Amino acid sequence: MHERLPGFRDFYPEDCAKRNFLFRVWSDAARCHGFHEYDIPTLEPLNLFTEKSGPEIVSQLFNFTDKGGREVALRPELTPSLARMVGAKVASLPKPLKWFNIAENFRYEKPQEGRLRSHYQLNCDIFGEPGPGADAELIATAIASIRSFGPTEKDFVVRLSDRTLWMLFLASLGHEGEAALGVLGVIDKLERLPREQALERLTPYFGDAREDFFAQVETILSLRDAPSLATFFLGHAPNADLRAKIEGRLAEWTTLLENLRAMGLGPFIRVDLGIVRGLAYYTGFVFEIFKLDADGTLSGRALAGGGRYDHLIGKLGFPETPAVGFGMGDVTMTQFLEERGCLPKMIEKPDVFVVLGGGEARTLGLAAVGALRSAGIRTEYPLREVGFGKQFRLAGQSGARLALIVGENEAARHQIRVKDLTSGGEVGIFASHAVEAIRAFLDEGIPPTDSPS
RNA sequence: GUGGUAGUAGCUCAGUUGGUUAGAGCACCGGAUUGUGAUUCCGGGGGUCGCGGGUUCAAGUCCCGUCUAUCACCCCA
Repeated sequence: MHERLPGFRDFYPEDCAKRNFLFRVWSDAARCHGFHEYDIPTLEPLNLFTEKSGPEIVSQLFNFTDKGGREVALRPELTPSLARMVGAKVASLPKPLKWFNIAENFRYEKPQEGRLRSHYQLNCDIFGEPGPGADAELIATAIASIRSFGPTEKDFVVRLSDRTLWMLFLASLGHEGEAALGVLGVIDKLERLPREQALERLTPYFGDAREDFFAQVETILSLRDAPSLATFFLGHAPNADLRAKIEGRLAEWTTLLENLRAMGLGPFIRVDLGIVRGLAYYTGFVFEIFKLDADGTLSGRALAGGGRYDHLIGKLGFPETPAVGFGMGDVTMTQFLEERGCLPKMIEKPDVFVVLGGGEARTLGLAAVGALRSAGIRTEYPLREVGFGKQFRLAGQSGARLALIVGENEAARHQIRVKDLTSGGEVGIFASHAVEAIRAFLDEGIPPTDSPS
């Protein structure tokens, strides 16, 4: 027996149908928002990833040396490859660029529920627009990528935050650069850390002032709208310079929220500065989407996450290009949609099932099968000769709308009997008109007949 | 990478203090059924009890290791 590699999945037809449905809806949502699809290689040079994330990343990659001696890795994410593509052509492409991709990503880490070694992800990114209009557009796309399946503002929420505001606030307390990023790292984990441990981790940055800082953070985490943000942060601006910067940033908040509200997305947005995203390269607005339980509480793993990363492309050696993007994984999304009853059972049904007699009748019946299929009608029939009773059972199980009966009686008269498997109605047609007649029956059905002959 | 829990048929599970040839339901296949389907009845295939070792007269059951799954850490690109 061969087992699958840990963290990888087989997709049986039913699973595959679900997955394709997911991809189709995602793809429609992205296109509908004006995004263009692109693609990148599955295998990339190892240093593409180590340059962005540091050498530690290797422990989490599927990497090996290829036969040409190159160090390579299966892509764990799209961003570096995307940065390469964008960086190479950004000067000559009309801005803004709005690109999306749905592809498999790999990471070598201990698999857990909702977190495998291979997963598919929808990625949408906008390049070349530094203003909050791009953030609004991206968040709108992320919302649509979930909402298109059926969930509403009662089922999920976008927690919207801002690393710029955090950095300005930390600057006002005298922390910048690495130290500020360190503090953000603690804030990122605050939801999962007991108070004591959180305070401990803040000690290197705030010493005895950690209690005061923690109290301020708790206040910040409770802010839920732009006016509250303004009141708090302007109230804590220590000088004119920072005050001006904070005012500027608050104006961008207002624009972002107004754009989203104008698109009817207000109910999906929750201002929540508790989200900072673990990654150091995020620069401005960041968000994560969480499912809501019936009582309105947040639960589980993030369904999607994203934000602005204005310096990443430049850092990778390409022209400085403002960018904002999000990713949404298939594993958590499928779980969520199933839980909310938004993934119907995908059963692939034929349109017609052809019941065949033996000998000459089978030959004529197969000719009809060929004609129907050429006309684009999904047609199924038994691959070997079996009894009529059995064939009708198969027809019923197949889920086909119509059964066509081509037995010896019909064959002798160049006829086909057509039975509506839903109503039980049955009529005879001439084989020469079969395709047109069956198209009509598929649309309109056949009324029940009292005494089928 | 660290620690907790679990693993019996395709699926859900039963299996007594260790004791004969490991069972059930569902699913699948065949028949009743060679001209009319979702019901019913009968039958069948399927298991190295995750894998390897140990204790024992005897192991699905106890012990050790290992793999896999899952949970909590680490991490989350």
